[in-house]
Amino acid sequence: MPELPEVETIRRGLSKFIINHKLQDTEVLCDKSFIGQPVTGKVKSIRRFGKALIIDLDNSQSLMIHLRMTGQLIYDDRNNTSERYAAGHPSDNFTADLPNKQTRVILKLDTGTLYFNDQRKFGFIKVIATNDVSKDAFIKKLAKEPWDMLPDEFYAKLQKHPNSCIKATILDQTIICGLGNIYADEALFASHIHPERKCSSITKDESTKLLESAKEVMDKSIASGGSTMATYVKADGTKGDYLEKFAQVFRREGLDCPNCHTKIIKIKVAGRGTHICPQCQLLAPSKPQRSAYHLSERSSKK
DNA sequence: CTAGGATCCTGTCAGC
DNA sequence: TGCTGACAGGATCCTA
Repeated sequence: MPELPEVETIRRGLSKFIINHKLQDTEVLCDKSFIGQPVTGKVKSIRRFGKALIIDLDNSQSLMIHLRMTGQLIYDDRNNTSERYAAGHPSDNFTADLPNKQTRVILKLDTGTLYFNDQRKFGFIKVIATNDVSKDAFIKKLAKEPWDMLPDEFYAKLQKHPNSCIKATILDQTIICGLGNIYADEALFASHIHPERKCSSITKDESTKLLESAKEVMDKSIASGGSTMATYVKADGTKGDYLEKFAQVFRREGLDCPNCHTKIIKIKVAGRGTHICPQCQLLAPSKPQRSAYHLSERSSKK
């Protein structure tokens, strides 16, 4: 689940706690979640490549962490047992007793404990030589992030996939890096583009607007600490509130579009739940919305 | 090569 | 209450 803003939030928050502290021991509770042999060493830096987090140690080894859909990182400060830093997939784990059923890896540092929780086990921690991080198959394939991409470049990339629908294309990390299901929906809504439109139908102006919107929605989210809870947790922490504060369409089906007050609908695009305003995001100019249809047919059939 | 669908895994929720 | 199927903020693999 965590998309670029959430991972960036984790990177910033975790940096305050673990840089210059020593990773002393690793407990692997789920073999699938930890690739390679555990290492020890002092944390030198924490970097981010798209949705992947890299923790560099001073022994030229690094830990690559990908949270995928349900990963979380929760840091418990040993010196102050009531203090926690938690981010990733939002759940009660942030305040629950740890380790628990969903804890996959425990990283023990000299000043505290970093829990890697992951309900669905899609995420992982992988040991890589620091020098090889950029050669990692996943990292190597990543495209530029929206802030580094020029409008011309983005438009050219879209034209390379003329028959793909726009949403599937912007979710592809090798085309543009950082967007996930939330921010794809939000960016498409902000630029008034229907997610099922083929890339070949996207104009240069629309593509430029989409790129701008992607930056904007993610900037806002990072500024608010990611859409997930990411905070110092005492008895009851405050929640990261991107969805409540900024989401215009994501998980708002049945509610009014902030622009035109049409009811937001949920459809399926590229195998993913997708939220749109059927009025603001037209599939084709002045044509009835095939998709809204689509869904009612689908659900009444099954 | 592209585009779409199945798949990895666990948990939750709606509907019967 | 218990069962069943759908679905979930990601990415890869397989197929046509």
